Amino acid sequence: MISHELFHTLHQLSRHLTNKLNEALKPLGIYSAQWAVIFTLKKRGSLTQTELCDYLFVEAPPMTRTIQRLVKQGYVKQVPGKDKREKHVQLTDEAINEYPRWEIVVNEVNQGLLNHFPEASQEELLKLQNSWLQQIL
Amino acid sequence: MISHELFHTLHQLSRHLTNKLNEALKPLGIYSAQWAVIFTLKKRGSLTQTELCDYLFVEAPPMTRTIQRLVKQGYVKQVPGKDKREKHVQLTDEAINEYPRWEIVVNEVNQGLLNHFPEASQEELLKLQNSWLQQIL
DNA sequence: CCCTTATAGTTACCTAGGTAACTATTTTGA
DNA sequence: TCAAAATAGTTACCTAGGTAACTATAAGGG
Repeated sequence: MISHELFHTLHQLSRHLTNKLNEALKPLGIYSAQWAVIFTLKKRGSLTQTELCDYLFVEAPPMTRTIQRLVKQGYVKQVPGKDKREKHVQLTDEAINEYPRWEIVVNEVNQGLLNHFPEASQEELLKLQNSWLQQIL
Repeated sequence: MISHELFHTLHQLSRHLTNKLNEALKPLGIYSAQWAVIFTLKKRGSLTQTELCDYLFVEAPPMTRTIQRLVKQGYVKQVPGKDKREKHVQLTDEAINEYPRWEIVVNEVNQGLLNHFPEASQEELLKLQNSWLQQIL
């Protein structure tokens, strides 16, 4: 009956990592959920909200809220598409300007969280997580 | 730069497992956070709220809320200790009666989530998670 | 063609968990 | 001893993410 401990530890890890990221992002005025959207848009370019939801495995309502906050802060704009139901979300110039600064902070946190955890273990962990996710999704 | 994917996958896994657990617990009228407290109290007996927080790595305010809901549902009671600041939390007879029924449901979910994921992988994953947690806590 | 169904997004409201500020006790140290 | 500091718990308010119910637009089938 290892399952309880497995789930518990996973949950703790996830919370701890999110907390650390939010703590580091605080002086920048953005939150972890916003960062996830920004990071995705930087990598993939313009996406509809549904595409963002699919990629980040998040339901539509929280995505709406996160995007609305980003719009209000001027980091993201919603461009209506040919299909009038869709909103194509993209980074503003301001966000693109700020991005390198944000990336440095995030990379520092990530490295701080990983630098005593061997790279081989990281890869093994990622492999196990992906394999588990595939099976239950 | 594996870190983004590692964190992202971990986060997804954690959310997915919690969602599945909540879905299964819904007909029983309890939520995953409540189950975590019940499970801990069953294993450890009477604990103060601070001890529960420490064990579950959760801050005091969410613990207060979870316990207040359990008290309202009659599954938990708060017994004042010698130190009048403390509240010793323990399961009621009703909770002890219901426990086996809850345990069956939870074990079924857990098994459903794990039955295509080899036991050796589970153990390896737990080992990696624990080792990482130790280093960043 | 038009009515039905499906899809994109929003709103309202729920749990989960975080910080800051507070109260009430207990512990400590000058 | 007793004032200051620490601790246990609560309250208020924030983000994160979930479901249900809704609106508006697009697609399909008779």
